[in-house]
Amino acid sequence: MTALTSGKTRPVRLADIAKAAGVSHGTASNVFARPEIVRDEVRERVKAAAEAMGYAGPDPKGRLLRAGKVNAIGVATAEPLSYFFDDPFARVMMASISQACDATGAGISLVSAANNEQLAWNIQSALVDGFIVFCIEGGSRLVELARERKLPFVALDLDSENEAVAAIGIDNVAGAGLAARHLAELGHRRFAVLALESADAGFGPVTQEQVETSALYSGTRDRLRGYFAELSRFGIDVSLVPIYETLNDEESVRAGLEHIFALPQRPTAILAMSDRMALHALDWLREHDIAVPGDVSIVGFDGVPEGADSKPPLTTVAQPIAEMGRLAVKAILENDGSLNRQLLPVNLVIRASSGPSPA
Amino acid sequence: MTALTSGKTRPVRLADIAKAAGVSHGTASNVFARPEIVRDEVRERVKAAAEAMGYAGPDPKGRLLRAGKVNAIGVATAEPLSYFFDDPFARVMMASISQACDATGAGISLVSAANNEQLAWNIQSALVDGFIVFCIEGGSRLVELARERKLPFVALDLDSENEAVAAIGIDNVAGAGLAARHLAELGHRRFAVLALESADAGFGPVTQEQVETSALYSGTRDRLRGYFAELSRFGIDVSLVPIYETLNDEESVRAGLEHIFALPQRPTAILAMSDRMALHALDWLREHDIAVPGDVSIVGFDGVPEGADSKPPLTTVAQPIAEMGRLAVKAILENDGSLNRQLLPVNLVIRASSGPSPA
DNA sequence: AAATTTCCTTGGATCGATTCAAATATAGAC
DNA sequence: GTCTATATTTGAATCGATCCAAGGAAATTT
Repeated sequence: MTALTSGKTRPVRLADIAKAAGVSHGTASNVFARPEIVRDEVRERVKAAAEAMGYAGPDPKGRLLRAGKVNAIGVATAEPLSYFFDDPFARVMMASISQACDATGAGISLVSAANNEQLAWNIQSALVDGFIVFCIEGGSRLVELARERKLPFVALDLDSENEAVAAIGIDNVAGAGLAARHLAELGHRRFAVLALESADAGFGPVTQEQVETSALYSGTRDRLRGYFAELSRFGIDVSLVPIYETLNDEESVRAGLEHIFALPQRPTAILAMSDRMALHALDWLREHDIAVPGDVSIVGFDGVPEGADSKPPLTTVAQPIAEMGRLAVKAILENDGSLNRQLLPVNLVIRASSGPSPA
Repeated sequence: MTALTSGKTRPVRLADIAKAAGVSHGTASNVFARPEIVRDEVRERVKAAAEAMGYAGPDPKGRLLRAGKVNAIGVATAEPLSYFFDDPFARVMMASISQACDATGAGISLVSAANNEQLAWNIQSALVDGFIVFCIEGGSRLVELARERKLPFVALDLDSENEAVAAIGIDNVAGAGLAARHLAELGHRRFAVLALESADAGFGPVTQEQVETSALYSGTRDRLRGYFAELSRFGIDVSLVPIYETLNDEESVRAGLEHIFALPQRPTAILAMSDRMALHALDWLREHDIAVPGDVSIVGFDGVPEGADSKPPLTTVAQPIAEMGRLAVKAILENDGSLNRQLLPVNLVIRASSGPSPA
């Protein structure tokens, strides 16, 4: 092939092979899809032609249109793509989704976007058979977009508001209650809360009043409710409990702790809405020579594996992450059109980050 | 829609909308793809029809065939899918690939398979614009399959054997040399090697002879060569250095250490071919009250973040993982048909897991 | 030798969109 | 009222395969 004759070479199609081998395109297709029904001699001829012309085999793009099934599940998030590999909770969840996909031979497509327009387009044009939506935050928009595709889909971390959305989630109120009761029973009376983001994606201290009025994400709100319901039961005035909202990253957790420990009444117990926050908090406390659980007890939320190896190991409210991943994949692959809403139980894992109140 | 009339409802196509709105399918297509060129009145009519019929927007499956571009990069491995989320090295690499993809708006498709047949099919039918191949092990088969797709592709961890394969890798020989020299300069003379898998995917002790003859994966072989070349320079008889091949998991690393430390001559220095192995080794050594680096020094390979937080922090040969990920994505997206082979430099990160020989 | 059965092969229809040259409608100029 | 320029719309062609009813050839039965 010289520079003169080549130019931009048009890719070889199945039809080209068929013509070269002197058979119909139907037969050529059979050679690749069901070789056993083609006569030996013909099959070899077609294969030889394919080989000679550098044909890579039937293009999945063409097959897809006819077949309809992509054989891949889309996992969508409003965070950057690297969230799937950076965040401890996401990682464990993805590992369990992976296992379920492996078992059925389905692939995984990661869908995300930096900005909102891009996100919409990415969701609209994703080649998948269904979506699993991570709605850690910014969930509603994402759920909306995914639903518009009219593909099987299921939200993880369910928004209890919207009953019409298929979702697999946990009982946030009950889980938070377990954490709060555990600490209260250990004698703690001065609490602080490290909260996840609310809808307006800011961070900083939050007043009780704001909690009532602002549009918190339902997960955040439910956990807060769970904490407070239980604390009230122990006679604690929850209106005095400082709440600091973080971005679930190291920087804002540190800022939160600076704030909390600068208050006149230092807490002896911290309720963190994620293990990630709790682990960052552990680092900060160690650096500030605040003993855990000697001076301060802390309870996380999620049950990520890192919590078992931290110093000290983290007491936490464990979500059944593996179960959730498995159920989510099942809901997509075995979608029967019915609305799948499941609320899974959580359980308190008591480790060394919580102990009796020093007071 | 009653049960009698509905049956299995055929999904609505763009053509159905066009007919309902009384326009051609060309115009209907424009309403979604380039709304600005359609007269307002017509556009609204079409949109209304779409709304009324529950049309989810143009199906990407159809568009794909015409457009040709999927806008997604396939990342392939011979390991189970969960490898991407479990393995520390893979995670860091994926995070950097993610960032590069986010920057260009490309999606990521994870491709893998439990068994070999499935793998072939998954690679052949993946809807992607190109492949990044993780060839940690079983690499050659994977590379072969990916090449057959005739899509842009690049191998990570290059097989120096095959000069015809586009690859981004590191200088394994030089990197291993750095590790070996570092320990030798600290006075160590009794070494042991924790090696990665060879081609036959077994594990256990390996003799010097086997090393010469067996089909080791080139990465493993090159690292071994690098270690030995440098050790020889210090007058160490490398034929006496025990080599234990692991599966890069906790179990086989522990088995390896049991084996190595049961030998008459205990080593004072361990060369591990991955940080993952080194970190598992650190756990084992601590449990057996063998001080690091007091009794035994250990140097890993990869430079994963976990190595900075281990007890003690791990001395390691750091790969430029972020750079590799970025280059790999660039190689796929800006593929110009040229063969892209890059050998990146590594650097030794000295931390607390290596110290002077106790002897 | 005709009839029947079995095995392969053919070619048109289809999957769901996009594209673009040609046709038509509309507006503005004279 | 005709002509030109501009704005819209049309519909055939295309993307690359799979599916399947129908037809033809070879093998077997009667």
